[in-house]
Amino acid sequence: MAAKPRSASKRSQRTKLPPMQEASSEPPLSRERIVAIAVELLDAQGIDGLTMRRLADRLGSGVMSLYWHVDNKEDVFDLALDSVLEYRASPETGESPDWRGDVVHMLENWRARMLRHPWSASLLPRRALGPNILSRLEMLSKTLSRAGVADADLNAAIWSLWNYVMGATLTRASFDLSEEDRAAAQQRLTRLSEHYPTIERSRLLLDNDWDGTFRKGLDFLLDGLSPR
Amino acid sequence: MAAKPRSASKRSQRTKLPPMQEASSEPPLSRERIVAIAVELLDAQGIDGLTMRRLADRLGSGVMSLYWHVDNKEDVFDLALDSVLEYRASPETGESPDWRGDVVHMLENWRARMLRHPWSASLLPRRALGPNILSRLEMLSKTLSRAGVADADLNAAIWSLWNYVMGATLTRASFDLSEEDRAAAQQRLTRLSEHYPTIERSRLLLDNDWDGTFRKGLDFLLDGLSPR
DNA sequence: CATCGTATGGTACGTCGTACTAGTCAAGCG
DNA sequence: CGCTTGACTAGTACGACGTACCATACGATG
Repeated sequence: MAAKPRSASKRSQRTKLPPMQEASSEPPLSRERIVAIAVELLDAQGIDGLTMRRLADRLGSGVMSLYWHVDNKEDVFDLALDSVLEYRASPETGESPDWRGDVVHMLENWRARMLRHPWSASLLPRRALGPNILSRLEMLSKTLSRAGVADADLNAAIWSLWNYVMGATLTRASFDLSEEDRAAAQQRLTRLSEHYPTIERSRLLLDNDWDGTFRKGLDFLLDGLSPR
Repeated sequence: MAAKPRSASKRSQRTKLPPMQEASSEPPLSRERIVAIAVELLDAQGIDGLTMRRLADRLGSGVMSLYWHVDNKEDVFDLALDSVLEYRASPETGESPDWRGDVVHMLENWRARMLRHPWSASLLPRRALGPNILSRLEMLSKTLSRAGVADADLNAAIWSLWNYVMGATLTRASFDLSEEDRAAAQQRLTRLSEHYPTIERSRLLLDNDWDGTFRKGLDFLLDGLSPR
């Protein structure tokens, strides 16, 4: 019951940072450096590869020093995730007549960023919405509204697109494992082909054209969304 | 590089089970009992609430006894997940003229089942496809094909629906947290309303009609998918 | 009786997140 | 100058985890 304080960690506000820099040794710890290395670790070793000890090692610091800058490990995950989802909309996005192109561009960028850091896909659903995610939703909302989607349909439209991108990215990130896994999957499927004749025939699980499939499905959805 | 054997665990094939039952004490361990209790634990305590020690406690057994029936903890997750996604298609599903109704029914059942066990949503993307998932995909495939979706579009159509359901369920499962979280989110959003005017205005994050939104988005998608 | 496959569980190891505590160092102040 | 204070670093230690290894028990079979 007790409300978690979700404390904003007690690190300094960095009001002034004196120009003193130690020449060759490690730079001082900072939230930014911690997050950057955390992302590196996650990219290289996956979600279980990130441990506070390893993180400290890479940073050349003691483990407990991290906790000055960061509340706990969950905090590291949150920060790493949001840092990966940055989005700078091109300035003319607000005005372009090609709303559909704008939407597709943003969503494909979103997907691409997450796939570049596959751990982010499986992390996102468990985390709060960071500022970068919110600003993407804001952009979606504005664009769709401008395109003429009825107010009553707007939220459903946004969520549909969000859901689609989430699902597609998650699926892609988890399917695209190793060669051995892929081989094992194929073998298992053909062994079971009697039970699943239709998906076996259409080679559903072996289709490698992820990008094309993503785009095609997105077009289906946008077709359905377009104001008539 | 070494291929994980993914060993089919060494538990007995249960060719004969002798009728000897110990009257009042614990029934013997079995894969089924382990999975059932694991699901109970996951439902009650969430994903981190499942530990091998707790599982053994609830089963009245020693921790290491579990490992006779189960390869490791990952195996428990896989089994628990698949056990939750069972689907018995009604027999007439293959023939009904209302293909759209059939699809909606199956997908809503899928979503409902996952929401009844919210951990399953965040687990699924990281796991292999169990038989119950495959049979749902098979049903989808057959129905869409019968409905006239072109072969070239079939896989994209299936994945679109899959992606949509995955995304929607994951989002719903992770958003629907506690009261305090909901309150905190609302507060945070209004504080930031200057940055996100559109989604603030449409109350995107406060909309509670999950079921309706799901259905509406699904209709959008099916509109786009329907053969013209 | 001896042997063997099935099944159980105790002990112990290495790893994890992090609470607690003590330390260093620079800036500010008398 | 010495003293205090606050920002920051880090060692030690604790409890919990997954599970390898090993010893055991029991019914069936020889």
